[in-house]
Amino acid sequence: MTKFTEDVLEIILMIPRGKVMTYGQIAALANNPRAARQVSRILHSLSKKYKLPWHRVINSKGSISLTGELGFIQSGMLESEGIEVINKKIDLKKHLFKLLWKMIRKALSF
DNA sequence: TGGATGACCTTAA
DNA sequence: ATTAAGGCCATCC
Repeated sequence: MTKFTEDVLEIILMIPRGKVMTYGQIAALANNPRAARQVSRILHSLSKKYKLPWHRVINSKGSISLTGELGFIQSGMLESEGIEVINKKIDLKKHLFKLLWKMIRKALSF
């Protein structure tokens, strides 16, 4: 497990109910701006094991990247948290987890 | 047009 | 056979 993976896990776990983050943001916070893809990989492969709030991670376009049934499930989970999901789209203006980056850096100590 | 982004795909242990 | 890490390029603003 690398520092990067650990950080990604930590960050995802920090996302509060009713908020969402994007792959790119998470990757950037983990000091790896080009690793958005890895974030997605981590999500689909470690969600169950680490009980991650995977449904709170979406793409930067503000929509759900998942296709088919899984995507539908994610929509439902987000809506149950009070997030408006209009046709697989989410209003980032309202729900993006714009938290204090300093706070995260402090938590991750870098 | 150009820059950012990505529930992947391949390689390594 | 499994599980983890990382990257480059087609796609979408």
